Amino acid sequence: MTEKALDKFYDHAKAEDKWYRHWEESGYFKSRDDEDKQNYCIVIPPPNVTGILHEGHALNNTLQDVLIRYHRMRGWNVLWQPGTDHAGIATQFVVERELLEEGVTKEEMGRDKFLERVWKWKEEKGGHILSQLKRLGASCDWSRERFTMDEGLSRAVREVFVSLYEKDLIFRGKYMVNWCPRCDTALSNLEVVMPEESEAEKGLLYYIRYPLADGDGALTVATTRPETMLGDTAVAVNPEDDRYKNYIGKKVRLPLTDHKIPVIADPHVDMEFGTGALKITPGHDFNDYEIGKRHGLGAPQAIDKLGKMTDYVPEKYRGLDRYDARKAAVADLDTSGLLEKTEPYKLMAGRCYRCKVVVEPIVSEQWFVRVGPLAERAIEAVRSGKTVIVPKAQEKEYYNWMENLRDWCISRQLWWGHQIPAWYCRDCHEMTVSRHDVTKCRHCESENIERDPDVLDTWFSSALWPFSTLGWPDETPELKRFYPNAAMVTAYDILKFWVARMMMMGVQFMEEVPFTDVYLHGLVRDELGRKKSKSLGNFVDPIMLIDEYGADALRFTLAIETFTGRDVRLGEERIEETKRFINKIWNASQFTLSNARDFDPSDGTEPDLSPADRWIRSRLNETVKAVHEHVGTYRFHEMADAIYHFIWDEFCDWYLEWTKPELYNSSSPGRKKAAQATLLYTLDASLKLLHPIMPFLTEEIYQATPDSGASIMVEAYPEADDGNKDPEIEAGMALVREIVIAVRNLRSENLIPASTKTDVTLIPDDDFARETAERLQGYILSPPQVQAASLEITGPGVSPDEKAVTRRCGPIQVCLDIAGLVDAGEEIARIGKETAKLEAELKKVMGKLGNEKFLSKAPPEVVAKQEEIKAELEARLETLRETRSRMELIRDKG
RNA sequence: GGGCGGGUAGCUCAGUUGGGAGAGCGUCGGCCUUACAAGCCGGAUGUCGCAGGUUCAAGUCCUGUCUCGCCCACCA
Repeated sequence: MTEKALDKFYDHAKAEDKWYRHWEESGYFKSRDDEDKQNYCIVIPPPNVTGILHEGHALNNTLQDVLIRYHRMRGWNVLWQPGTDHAGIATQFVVERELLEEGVTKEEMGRDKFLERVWKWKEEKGGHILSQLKRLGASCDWSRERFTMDEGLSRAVREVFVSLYEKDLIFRGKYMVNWCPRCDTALSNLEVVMPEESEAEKGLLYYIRYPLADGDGALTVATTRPETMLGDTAVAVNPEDDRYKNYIGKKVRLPLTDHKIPVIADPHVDMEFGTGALKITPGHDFNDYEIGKRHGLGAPQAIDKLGKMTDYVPEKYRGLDRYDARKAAVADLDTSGLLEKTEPYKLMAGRCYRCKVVVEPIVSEQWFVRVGPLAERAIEAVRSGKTVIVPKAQEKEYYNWMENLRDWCISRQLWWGHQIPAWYCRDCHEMTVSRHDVTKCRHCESENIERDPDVLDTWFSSALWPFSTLGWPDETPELKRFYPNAAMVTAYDILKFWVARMMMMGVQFMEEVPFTDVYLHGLVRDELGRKKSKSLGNFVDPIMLIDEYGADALRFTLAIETFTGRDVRLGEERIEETKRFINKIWNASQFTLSNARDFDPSDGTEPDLSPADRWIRSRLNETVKAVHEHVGTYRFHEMADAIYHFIWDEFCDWYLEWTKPELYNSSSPGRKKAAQATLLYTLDASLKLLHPIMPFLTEEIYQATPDSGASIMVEAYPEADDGNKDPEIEAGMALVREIVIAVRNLRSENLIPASTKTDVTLIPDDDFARETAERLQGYILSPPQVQAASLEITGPGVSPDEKAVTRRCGPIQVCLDIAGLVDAGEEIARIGKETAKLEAELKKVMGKLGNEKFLSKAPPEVVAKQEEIKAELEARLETLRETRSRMELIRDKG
């Protein structure tokens, strides 16, 4: 047998590098296609190609890897499909900035050159995040890496676009959209973000007088954006508003211009707000746009796409930036006495999610997806349970969102992205939408055509990710095998952006949901529960954490902090705790391996399982069951917790101690052999259980075990084996543990130094308890902190020595002879307190048992349980009283 | 304004169908016991936000209420 041993300390850096390379080179990450096996596929939420790993990615990918490794070890056909997203605005932004440093603008460069440049950037610097995922241990099938703009996926995008267009689910039209003047592009509603409360602008509410065109008087309107008045086409009042009824139908003179605009009545106007008169700017406000449409007002554009005043406004203001125009307008109103007053007002203006510039509603020609029909089917898919959202509470968010969807603006005035496959004819002005590039107008055959310069919203291609990555629109074997995906793992803040849209597209194009489960995890926060933000400076680079603590420590900490539906707190103390756990495992492994060095399964000795061996096997079996259950329900915290407590509390704290007598001076060769076998067996199973969460550590130790194979990651995951189940021995050992704890308690409470050995007497209530105690007595003496000089087990009915302190453990009374070692006064006080506590508990139980309704209506097993509790409490109280009287004896004698 | 989720030990939080209140950290006390002092053993601490209700039985279900947070929304 080859000599294998662990180093004194675990070197995570060395192990991570070594084993990741080993796994990758061995092809273990590659998906399998075994016909007999179940299929399990997760497609990675594609990180932006510009992305840098942050803690959210670390969490997201850890959880996915746990699921993937778990299912892979169970022998399923597993595919973790990796890839990156082209991230339209983000990527264009990065490259533009690079160009800016070189003193070139993208316009000077031209579209084609610019795109070449972006591709070059992507090849050289993009996708760095994928190598960071490898550091984390992610077991993606890297041979199948995809990019949202690679050839296959672009074809999918094209197919979907044209197909939706043909079904009239995509249309082009002039509508009001959010516009980012800095990025010079339309944005979808989701790309407009509200600033933090603290960052809200301290704006003003301006009260402006609009004089009546004929006659005296004026209407005063309130606005936060005085510059938009240059585009006003009406003033609206509520039809119910008595103050203004006379004004309806009249005209007012729009200050700063020579326009006369009507006063109209519209129920949208809130009588309580401001003056109750609302200026209407259909060109630059969503509500006003709707009102304008209702009243046929038109929507003049006063502000252009770059945020500057247009030719529509009086010459004086033309070309001014919207904020300069505001200043100018306010100044002019003030001098002409039309500015009645101003009030401070908190302004929550929407901003571009990318550059944080305040967006401007602009009317323009854009492409939209008609989401109504798509959403309907996507809602139904969740309602019917075809896709299950975990946690359940998020389903409501999903419905809420889906039922109130507006059409999705999918065109972006960018260069980087999937260019819209529509051509406009300069001759007949018809449009040609096509799966293949065209050179002629489909309607008049003219070659005088021009392609729509816009590209699609990045989320459009992301929405196809669950099937486009598998080869759709081709009918590939992968598509057949892995669609629908088994699970989608992502943070809940992405539900609307992405999950909802994947659902719509999946159901539409595959006639089948994209995934059967959606698991939504929380956001990563700092140890104080704060959001990660630049201003707080609480960002931590996960790679730095991996360098310092190891990938496994980070992964395990993230997993055990992942409570369903809640945000995850990641503080370094938590990782430190995990590091201690790793050290514990390492040391327990060293102990096991060094003590099993002379273990030879084929030496002819028949292993003789001790009660402790049977106990730990039974406990392991329970743990295995629990882990399977928890993985199946995405309870990552519980999964990690179950393994943690099994290894630390049961395997290390009890079982290892109990094996020592067998290992150091065994009673028989069979017993020693069984102990060694059980140690190895339990360690091996524990490592496998833990492997999905801590891949590197478990591989490192596994490789040092005597029967290690090529890799733990392709070993079979432990399955429950009820042959190991042993309720009888579990009950017996539970009693032993109680007795050991009782002895420790008695020693500790009576301040008996560890160097002082004491005599322990056990008084069983009946013969069965006596037999149990006798059979297992070796286990009572061996754990640390018991320090018994002798152990005597008497028969039932024996009275404790009058100088002993006692404690009851179920059917057994534990007595410790500590005459002369204990302060009787203190002991009596302690007993007094404990008696009071027990009496309170007993009273509660008695209350129940004395209640007729309880007795008649409660299930019998519950009544029996209460009887049991009552008997136990009474017995403990009796013991306490006896001890107390003995203590009084000692005190009085002393 | 609408929707959702929290309020349990000093701190951070578990608690899956209602049946004797838990973990980790911290704290206090005892231990260098031959895997581990990055460790071992033990103690203390809770009107489960508040008020009602359902039930034999409520941290758990219902109603109301206070409070913190998140998401959505067309109060200029």
